[in-house]
Amino acid sequence: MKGYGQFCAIAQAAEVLTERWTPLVIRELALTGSRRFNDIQRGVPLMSSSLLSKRLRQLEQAGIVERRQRSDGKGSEYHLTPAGEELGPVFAQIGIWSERWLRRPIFEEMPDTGLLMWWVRTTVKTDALPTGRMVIHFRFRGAAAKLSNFWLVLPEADLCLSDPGFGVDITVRSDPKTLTAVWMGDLALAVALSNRDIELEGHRDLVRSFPKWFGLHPLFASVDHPSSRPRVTA
Amino acid sequence: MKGYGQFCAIAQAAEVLTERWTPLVIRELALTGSRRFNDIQRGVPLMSSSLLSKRLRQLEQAGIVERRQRSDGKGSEYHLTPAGEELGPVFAQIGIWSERWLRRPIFEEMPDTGLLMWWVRTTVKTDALPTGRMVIHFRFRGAAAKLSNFWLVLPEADLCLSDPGFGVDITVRSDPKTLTAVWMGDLALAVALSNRDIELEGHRDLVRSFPKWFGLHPLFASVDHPSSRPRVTA
DNA sequence: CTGTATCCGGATCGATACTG
DNA sequence: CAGTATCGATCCGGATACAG
Repeated sequence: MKGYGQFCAIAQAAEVLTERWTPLVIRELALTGSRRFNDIQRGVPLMSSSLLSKRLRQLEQAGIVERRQRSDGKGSEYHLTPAGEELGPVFAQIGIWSERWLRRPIFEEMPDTGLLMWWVRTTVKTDALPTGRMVIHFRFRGAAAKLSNFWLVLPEADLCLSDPGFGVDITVRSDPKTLTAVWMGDLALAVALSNRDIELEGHRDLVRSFPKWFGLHPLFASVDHPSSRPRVTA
Repeated sequence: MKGYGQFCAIAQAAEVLTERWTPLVIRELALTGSRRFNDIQRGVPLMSSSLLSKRLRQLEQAGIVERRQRSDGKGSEYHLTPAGEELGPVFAQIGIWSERWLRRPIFEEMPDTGLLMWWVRTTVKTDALPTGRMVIHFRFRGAAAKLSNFWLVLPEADLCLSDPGFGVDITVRSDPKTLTAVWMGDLALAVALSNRDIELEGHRDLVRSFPKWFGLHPLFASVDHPSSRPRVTA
């Protein structure tokens, strides 16, 4: 049997929204704002292309996603329909609930720095930086070689895996757990800096203003945790 | 691989909330208010006991459900923890979204009258009825024999599959689709009554006040549908 | 009544290879 | 680059039987 065989609205929503990976695909579309196939896939790197393709077709079928042929020839863009747009607040609420009650603090397993960078890319506050091009070099201690160095080029928000060659304005050095914990709000930035778990090197002004322009997770970092389940700030 | 391997709050919520049947179990606990194993199962009649048992243990493990030994000997009660309580609004929002954009009108497949009655049981407005015991007999045309007759005893809200023997105050006769459609808000009660798709027989006052005391779905029947997807009131 | 253990079939997913 | 086809292993869930 495929669905649930119930006329209840929640049951029918579950048939569409709860298949494997589907919630994360919707997150990419509704909360991160990705539109291209490969951009979506960067947000769900462990998902195979074939399954992503299938899920996008299913979401199209369900009236949540609309596929548009791109004008410049190859490939498509995946846009949310009005129904899909209204899923944004729904998934935000799920995330907030999870942040309050469920989410494991990141100190246990090594987080994926590629994923972290892919999201950080969108949360750096460009308008708190000097105008003009800016290159931020992130170095992760103890990560796999391919996941140790990232260059973020602003204001384009281009994320590179090799030095783009424009020169580096500031280097941020950390281990994967610490920077992820800070970005998710599990660890106070001031603590990480004073412990030298995050080290900054570059123009004096950029270093000093780091807390201003390095944005945390816009939705979850400020979520209020219940006193029975405080944030771990170890 | 079991989970999603991401530190994202939504991904971790999905690991817990989106396994098969789990959303419906949460609906029973958070929105319908069932506490006993068999009551929960009446809300998800196609789910096997063994799987329900397993899911309840998983939800306990996740900190959403708390199992309490009943004082009167046999069995347990399943209560929501504070985390579980806060899922109520989340699932209500999912249901409202689904009602607006997704839910198929019930006219296609034969709805389960047992399920309908199990929910109607809780939405009849007892305080709009005369005080004292009241027996409502529901008769469904064209349903399977075991799903054709129900007696609802108020104010206890006991649902019986055979005549409890107190006498019947009012009989409601309909086909499964019509009564379900009315209860879900897909079909106006006045229309169904004037078409004689719902027939009432009993005390004159009870018949006349039927629209007052027969409550519709408290959350979904009044949801506003977008003009691009109006309610079918056929 | 209130669940729980086990076992087997089949859907589903992940890997791989491949095309416009 | 942007997907799609195929195929086999895995895991999940449904049925059945059974225990407290």
